[in-house]
Amino acid sequence: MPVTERAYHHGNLREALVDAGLRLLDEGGVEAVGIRSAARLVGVSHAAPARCFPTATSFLAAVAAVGYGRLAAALTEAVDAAEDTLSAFRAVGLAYVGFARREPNTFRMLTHPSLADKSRHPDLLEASNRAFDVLREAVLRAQDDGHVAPASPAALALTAWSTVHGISALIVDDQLAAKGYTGDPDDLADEVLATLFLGMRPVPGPPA
Amino acid sequence: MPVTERAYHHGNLREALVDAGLRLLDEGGVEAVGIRSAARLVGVSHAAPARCFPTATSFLAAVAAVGYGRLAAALTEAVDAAEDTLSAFRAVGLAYVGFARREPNTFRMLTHPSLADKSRHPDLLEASNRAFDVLREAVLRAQDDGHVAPASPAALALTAWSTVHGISALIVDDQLAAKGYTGDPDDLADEVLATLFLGMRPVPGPPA
DNA sequence: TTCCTATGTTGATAGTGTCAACATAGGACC
DNA sequence: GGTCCTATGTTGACACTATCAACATAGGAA
Repeated sequence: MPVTERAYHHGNLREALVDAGLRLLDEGGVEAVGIRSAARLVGVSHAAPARCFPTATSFLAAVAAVGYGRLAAALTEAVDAAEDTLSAFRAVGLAYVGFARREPNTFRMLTHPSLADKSRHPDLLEASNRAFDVLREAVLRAQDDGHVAPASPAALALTAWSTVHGISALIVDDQLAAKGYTGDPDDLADEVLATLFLGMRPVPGPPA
Repeated sequence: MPVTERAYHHGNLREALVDAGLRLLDEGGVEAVGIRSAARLVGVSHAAPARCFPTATSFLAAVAAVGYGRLAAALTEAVDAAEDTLSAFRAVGLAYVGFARREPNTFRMLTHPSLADKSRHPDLLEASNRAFDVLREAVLRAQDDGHVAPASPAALALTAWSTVHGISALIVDDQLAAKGYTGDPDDLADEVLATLFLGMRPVPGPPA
């Protein structure tokens, strides 16, 4: 028997269940991910997940934590690919929206109402904070280079996060046309980010 | 028998169920609202709601629509109380955040993942649009008075909506401290809105 | 007065999460 | 080297949910 599979008596059941949860999420949306379905997919009894995940929401939290990890990776990649701190700041915003559009179900899982109280799920909180840190540090570096006003970095980062999250939510739920915007979602993301950057600029008015 | 109660054979069962749903929402959060619980609360059989709401999510949609109505009312009230168009624009942003803080469960219901596809729930879509329109028109009026850049109103309104929604989501889920902001949520809302207004200003840089 | 439809009821089915009791494999310890 | 002991998983049950089909009935239409 191969050691890589069916070795659930050795601790990789949790990982296998999370993988199954991600597949369920991808295929059937947030509603489709449950411990019994995941157990069925893994090929284990319906009560086995209870050992790894004492409650159903703790399972959701584990799946969402992976989602935040993917988001953090996407943001990090965008920052690393940028040439200067200002374009990095811009890139991280676009990467956030791009991630939401690429993985809408994952994006929705991140704000699942059952996971609203993140203090109950330390791993999820940490994964969320790690993704946020990528954006926060991009703001900090742009601030160091004088591209962003010398205000509280925490507030600025929260502003940026709020903006990109909000516009992503609208785009993912197809609310643009209903709200009177008929153009390309990417163009809107550009416009929204431009407004954001304008508001975060250091001085009241640079030359042009 | 009083005509106001127990007259469910005459068409007000739907309303009674929605009321029950709102109570369930308020007391037990988004997870607590279901058709069977609502039926129990109203004092009707478990399958009665099926006549008014063919599916469970259609019931959620009806409850959420009332939530959007409340939101629209709060925004309208804020706009009406303002003295000029610029302060009205500011007031509507603060009112959005204030509503989210006052009714966190209602706020979460508005973005419930089951309701992501609003095209399936015309009433919900309309209620959502109505709330958005209050903010959109506030932007338009501020633009007419020269307080906002002459860009696409739809894009500007979506930017503002995104920002206030994003910051509300973070505040409601108690994510401020975890994200490095230790101050008062209201102060943060002020800061975020200030940045938003700065970015939406008409010219690159007014005097001060 | 006689239907007919709108509105609820009853009962059944399939799915979910959670708990308690039981089985067992593998390492720990003497 | 043999004996427990614990971690891991199974089985079965319970309560809850949504959804469907079959049935009942009240009130208006013809």
